[in-house]
Amino acid sequence: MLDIKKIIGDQIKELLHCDQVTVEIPPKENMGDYSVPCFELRNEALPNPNQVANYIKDHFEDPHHIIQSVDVIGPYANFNIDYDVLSSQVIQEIEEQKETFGSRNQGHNEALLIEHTSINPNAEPHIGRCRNSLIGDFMSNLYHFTGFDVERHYFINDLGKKIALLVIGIEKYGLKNDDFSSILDVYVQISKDASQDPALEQKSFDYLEQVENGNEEMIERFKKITDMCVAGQMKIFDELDIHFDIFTHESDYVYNNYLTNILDQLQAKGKLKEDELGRYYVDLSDYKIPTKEPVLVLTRSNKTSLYPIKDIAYTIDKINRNRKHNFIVLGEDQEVYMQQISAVLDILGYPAPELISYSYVLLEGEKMSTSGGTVVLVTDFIREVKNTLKEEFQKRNLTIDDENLTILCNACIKFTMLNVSKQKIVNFNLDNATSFTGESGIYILYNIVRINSILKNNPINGKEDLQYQEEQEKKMIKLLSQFPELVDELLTSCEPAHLTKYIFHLTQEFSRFYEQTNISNESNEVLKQSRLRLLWAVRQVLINALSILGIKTIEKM
RNA sequence: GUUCACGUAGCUCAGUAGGAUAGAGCGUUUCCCUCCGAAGGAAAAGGCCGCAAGUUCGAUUCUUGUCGUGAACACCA
Repeated sequence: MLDIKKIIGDQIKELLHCDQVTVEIPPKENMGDYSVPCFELRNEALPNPNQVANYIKDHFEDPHHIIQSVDVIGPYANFNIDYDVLSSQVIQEIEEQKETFGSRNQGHNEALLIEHTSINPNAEPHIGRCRNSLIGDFMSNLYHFTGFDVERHYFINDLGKKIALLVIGIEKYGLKNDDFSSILDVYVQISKDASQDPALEQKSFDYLEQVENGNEEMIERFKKITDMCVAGQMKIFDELDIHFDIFTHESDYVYNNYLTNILDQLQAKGKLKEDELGRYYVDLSDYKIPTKEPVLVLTRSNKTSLYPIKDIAYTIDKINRNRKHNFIVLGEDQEVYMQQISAVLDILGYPAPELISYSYVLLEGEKMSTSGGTVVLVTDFIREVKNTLKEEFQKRNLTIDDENLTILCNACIKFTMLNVSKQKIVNFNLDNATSFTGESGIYILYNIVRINSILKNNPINGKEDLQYQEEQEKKMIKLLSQFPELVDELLTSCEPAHLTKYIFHLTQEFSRFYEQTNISNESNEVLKQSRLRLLWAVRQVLINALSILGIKTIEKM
């Protein structure tokens, strides 16, 4: 695919012997398709930006013949595309490349490792935590789409204090059913007990110590319970169509001298210290980390391991597995922690994974927390969305099967959640999130269904000349031509909202076109075929873009 | 207190490697049901881009300050 911005930029660089040219999309349609502001291009011969613009107009030549003409408006040189050339090129390219259109195979099939989600086993995913999964899945899909060989990792924190408490809770209260929610009920109960009774906390430390000392029976109890929890979590992620390739247990690192090796290495570097309570910590005073004390504590007083040291062991494992493309998705609350981990890795001679960070999800202005009751669980949210969808279908006397209902529901959740920039806080409002009008997943899928219907009743035959005269057609073609650039940009910005906005924009242009222009009823066969092929291309690009968001489409509603 | 992020229409949010008259969706008002059905389209109203200085031909965008919101900062993970 031709990169039009690059073509224009390169030509002007050559023409004016400069090395920096800004090519942008002008604010209004009557200003052309692409535009170059000429202020910065002034030189001794052409001291006035308007003169520069005129010089460009008079001397610009495009070897690809995709630029039809150049207009000058004040200090701007505006470029008009030859849509006959562009449209046939874009449509043909989409027809040839199909589900790979948009990819420039940036990954060259290289392996890429990404860790995301990794929720504590004792917690059910809520909308806040879920943002990690959605962004992680988006990035994974993006890397896969652009030709990386992606491996999705999930770290199971099966050895924390909370898990120990859960083990104690099940010992105390038993388990009515083997399902996830019964386990969570027990956890809530035992947490309450623990806040009243300090002996329970001490007991949890004892249990952890037993595990780390290799008590087989205790190890087995921990493992059995956490595995049940993870199974419960994965059931929810399956529903969201989010999957993982490799699961690693925190406990895997306490048995085989992993942790003592790390302590020894830090000792050898002179960075391991022990405080008056007997805890081991790393001295990070050589690094600029905004914590009150420049330390990272690795063990409790009884020398059992804290999470960071196990995370370091795990991360080293990941780095050894893939040093070149190694990513982790974490909330902004973990940024300083990540700096600490990176510093320790640096001391040990390892690079840190690349951080993809995102902000919180607030529920009506409050942080979601399981204990505070300010939480929307993914399961509840899914149920809510599905109920609303069912009602809408009933109103129209339509039916929908479970499979399609799940696809629509996921489209709704994913589009809403990914439509906000990563670093921005999401103010989650259940009513807004379950609304299906305007910028929503339903709007997109609905329009694809319309395209399906037209294409089903009007076969595309032959590959005769394409002819586009309508403004709406040109808008869609231009957007289609920009998709590969956008995907490339996503690799650096990691910004899902750029993609959701593109998808919405393209869909909206189609919807206007659909309203204004005859397709099935067009009597001119060339125009009709051109339009059908355009719709086919629009649908293909929408499907490709949605697949990066992790959204599937449905045939009909 | 220190560090980081964010303040754009009534609400939810795009945009900005500095550029021409700042864009969507929801809500409000008014029109329009022909290919999947209004879960849609057209139009109108709605903005000192938090505030103040600075950098420059030009700042919503960069810098500094300030106010507001959120987050992190030693035996949680």
